[in-house]
Amino acid sequence: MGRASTFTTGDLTDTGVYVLLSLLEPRHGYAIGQFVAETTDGAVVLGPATLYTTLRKLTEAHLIEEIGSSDTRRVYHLTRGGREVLERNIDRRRRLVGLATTLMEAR
Amino acid sequence: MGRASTFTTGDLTDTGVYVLLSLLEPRHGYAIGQFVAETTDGAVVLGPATLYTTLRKLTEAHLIEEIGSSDTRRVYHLTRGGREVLERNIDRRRRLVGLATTLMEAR
DNA sequence: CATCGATGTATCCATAATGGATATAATGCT
DNA sequence: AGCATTATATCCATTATGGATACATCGATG
Repeated sequence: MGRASTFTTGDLTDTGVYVLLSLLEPRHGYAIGQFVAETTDGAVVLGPATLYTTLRKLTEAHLIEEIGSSDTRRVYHLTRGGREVLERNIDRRRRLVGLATTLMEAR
Repeated sequence: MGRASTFTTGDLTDTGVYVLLSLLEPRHGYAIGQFVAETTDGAVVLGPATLYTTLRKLTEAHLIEEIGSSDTRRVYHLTRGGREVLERNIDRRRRLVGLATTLMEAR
């Protein structure tokens, strides 16, 4: 049996989360990379292989869709399903941060 | 050139973060798996390969160390460096959650 | 006391995720 | 004209990870 991808299970890697987050507003691939780098102060930089592979897989999983692309740019946007998956993934990370905060201030 | 591992860069995967978090108090491998499963309500389950490979690599990177192990159990604990890396990783996720919260309530 | 499930560590193997290099093309600036 | 930047995409190698498997020990239950 092939192992399930994080894109089909909806239990995304940080990369997937950053990309979905970028696509709350329509953006093309390159702009997503810039947005992530800027909003993380350069802490998170997505390489081209990661970025474009992620876009392909998110599209295949119907979490994002291509809208109004031009010759030189492919513009994507979150689908309803993508929004739900994003919310779930943020929730899990919120709980992680909450747990960590509790445990770390305890000692 | 070999690509840098997340353990040497200190930019950990969720798996690494969950394991470090578990080791704020001394625990052995199996107990770490249980702790993560319990505190995430079963949302995060680390397979044995992931768990023991992660423990080996965190040890090699001096982020955790083995303390007072018995015949049947190997007990680990965070090092000072591990604590710092954990804090950095939680900070990044806290910013991610904050950013997501802002962006998602906007639309 | 034998058996079975849970505990506990570890590795093998295959697949998924990812970074860096590379390729190609258009656009903008000087 | 020339060069950096924008923009998409793939190749290749490496890292990360899950499932299966292999052992050994321990505790409960019949």
